[in-house]
This record gives sequence, structure tokens and C-alpha cells, in this order.
Amino acid sequence: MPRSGRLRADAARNRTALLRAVEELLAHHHPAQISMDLVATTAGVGKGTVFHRFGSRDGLMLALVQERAHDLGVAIADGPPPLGPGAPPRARLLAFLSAVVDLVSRNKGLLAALGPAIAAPSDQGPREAHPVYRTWHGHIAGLAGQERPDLDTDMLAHVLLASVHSEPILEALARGEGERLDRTLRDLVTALLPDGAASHTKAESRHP
Amino acid sequence: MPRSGRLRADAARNRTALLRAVEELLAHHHPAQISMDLVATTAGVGKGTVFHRFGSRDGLMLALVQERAHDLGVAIADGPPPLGPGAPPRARLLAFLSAVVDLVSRNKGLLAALGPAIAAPSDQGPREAHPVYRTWHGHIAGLAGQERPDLDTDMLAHVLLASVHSEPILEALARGEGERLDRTLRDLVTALLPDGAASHTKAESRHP
DNA sequence: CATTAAACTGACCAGCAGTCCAGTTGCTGC
DNA sequence: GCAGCAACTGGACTGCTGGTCAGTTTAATG
Repeated sequence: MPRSGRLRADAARNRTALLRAVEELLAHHHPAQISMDLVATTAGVGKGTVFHRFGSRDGLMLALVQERAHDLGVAIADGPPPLGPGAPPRARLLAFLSAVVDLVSRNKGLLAALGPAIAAPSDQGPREAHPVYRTWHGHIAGLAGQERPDLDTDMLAHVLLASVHSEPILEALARGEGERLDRTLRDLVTALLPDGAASHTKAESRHP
Repeated sequence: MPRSGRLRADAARNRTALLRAVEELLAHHHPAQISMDLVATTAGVGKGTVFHRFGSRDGLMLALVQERAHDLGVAIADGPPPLGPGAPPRARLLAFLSAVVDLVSRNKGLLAALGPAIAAPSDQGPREAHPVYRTWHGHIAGLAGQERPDLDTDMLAHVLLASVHSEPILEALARGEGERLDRTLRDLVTALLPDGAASHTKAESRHP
């Protein structure tokens, strides 16, 4: 898997063709029955090309997820409130969770693709969660920690994110019931971070 | 996969040998690298026997999970409070969540085994969640609904259960950090179901 | 247009879940 | 006790998968 320098014209074309192919296949088939051969054929390239570019099945899925998550990443870093900086943590958190639910809802297969990729390739030691998960997790934990530094916000963030990995919930999302999940997460967060929870308006978070 | 009538002596012996084998393999290896061939060899039987008894890889995993979950199932149906009937819903819910976290913690691979089995074998329509998940989900939703019938407790139960399916959380559990998860779930539930939440002591839940 | 490194390809490999059936074995009625 | 049979057993076999590689093509550069 070549480093991300400038891609040759044909390479770039094939790269996007492959991502588009996965995207489409994921919309109509369950991830488990999408073979790399099928992806390659759909994209109109040889199978070797897939592995030359993405290294592995997980690499391909990861690339797709990163592409889809890119906009949201920009929005929380630089965008306008309440998603971006400026709004109070609780509002930002609620906005972020809504955005994630929305993102996942609109892309049925997105997290189904992410799921396997977040798991172990083999049984090496500590395992690295992939960048998208890390970013989302850090964002949630950070915001929650500003309002409730007394909680284990690290674990809390994992719990909240877990909901978009669960099969039954992904099914519900596929059925268009994203609103229900959004509402439930909202209820949870508002119950946990009541309106004036922060001890200081200008939050001074403690980093343990 | 034969119906669950009385098993012949040798069949019963092989059945438990196979379950023990999976159990042990799951303790030392990642689920993805446990082949049915390996399971059969470890148990000292032929591969055909595995499929004759359990039908499929998922069937085998499911059987193991059911065995492990059996005691808990009995405890919530007939056992003493707070796990069993008799205690107020909130206390039962907290006790149940602790028990689940405990169960999963003590069996690293248990939910890792359950994970794939809960997913789609192919892309048939509605998909059946397996019995253990259904039971757990129904229990949580029922208890929560008694205290807060205004909430979408069905979705809430999915969200709470999702935490024991998440890879990062399973890792944490494997590292012995079950207490952290237990605490976090506790915080969530107590925030959501405050002490005297139920409008009626004898709850009358609404089934949508 | 010549050169070169990058990119492409599809035959190939090892390993997997699941099938199949010929041979074996525990059970049951007599 | 034993005969007969259904249930059980095992391991060779199949079809498919993710991943590899040596040989070929092609975009970029001066």
C-alpha cells in the first residue's frame, strides 16, 4: 500500500472507481457477501489492483469510511456552532451525536464496513482502533469531560459509540428509525449532563 | 441439526467435548482464527460431527453462549431479588446489568462469539436475533418501561446492550476493567431512572 | 521519443465453512 | 442376549475466499 503521495492519473481513477464500487455494493448486499473479486470486477479492474492500492479488505473499507467521515471531521474542528467550536459542550455533544446518527443512517453499510475493520487482524497486543473511531471517541469524551469531569467519560464515550455498532440498531437505522436512536441518545445525554452541570461557565477540564 | 430429543450417549459426550473445546480455544485465541477443523481436532472428533450436531459455526457459538447464559436466565426468572422478581425495577435493572457485565468479563470470548452469530447469515428479510439477546433485551426494556413508560425503552435496551458488543469495550473487559463499564452503565441508568420515577408502584407498561 | 518507476493484471495459493456418504455404534423390542 | 436399524461418526471433497506475485503495460518526465 503506497504512501499517500501524488497518485498517478490511472491510479487515482481506479481508486475512486473502487470506492464507488464498494459504496454501491454495500447499498444492496450484506458486507459478508461482498468479495474482493466482486469489488474489482464491478469497478472494472483486476483484483491485484485492489490489494496494490488498499493492502487488504479492511484497508479498503477503512478508506471508504474515512472518506465518508471526512466532512464531519472538518465540521467539528472548524465548522459553525453548535457542531463546531463556540457552543457550550453539552450542545456540541448533542449536535455531534445527531450528526453521527444521521451519517450512519444515510449510509446503511458504513458502520457495517467499519465493524470488521475495527476488530483484530490477528491477535497482536494492544490493537489500534482506527483513526475515525479515535477521533469520534476523543471528541465525545472531551466534551462530556468538560461538563462532568467526575465521570469516566472515556468509557462513556465508548458506550455511546457502541450503539452505532450494534447489529439490531443498525437494522433499525436501515429501516429509517434513526430518529428513535437520536432521541434515545439525547435522553441519555441530557439526563447525564443536566443544564447547568459545569462548575465553571468557562470550563476548566481536568486531564487525569 | 437434529431436534433436541434425548441424545445418544456418544453424541452427548461429543457435544460437551466440542463445547469445552470451543471454550478453551476462545480463551487463548481470537475468534476469527478458530477454525471448525481446529475445534473438531481439539475435541478429538471429526469435523463432520461438529456440523451434524450444531449445523454451522454460528450454531456452535450460539449453543455455547446459551449454555453460559442459562444460569443468568434462571436467576432473573426465579432467583432471589434483586436479580429475581420482587425488588423494585430500578434495582433489578442495575443488578441485571452488573450480572451481564460480570458474565461477559469472566468469559472474554463469549460475546465475541455471540457477535458474529447475531449478524446475518445471508441477506434474508427481517433477521432473527438469537434467543439470549432477545431475552436480555426484553428484560431490560421491561424493567425500564416500568419506571419510565414515557421513554423508548426498546431502543434504550438496545443501546445499553450494545456496549457489550463493542470491540473497544470488549478489550477493556479483557483487561479486567469491567468495573469501569459497570460504573458507567450504573451512572447512565441512575441518571435516567431517578429514585422515585414510577408514576405507579404497580407499573402498567405500554406496548407500542 | 526514450527511459523508468509506478501501476496493472489474472493465474495462483493456502485455508476456510460446509457437504456427503460409507462405515460404525448405541439403543430397543423381542 | 441379540438382531436390526436409526442415529451417529469421520475425513476426503467442494466451492469460494482473501491475499500474493512475476510478468506486462502505461503515465510521467526531459
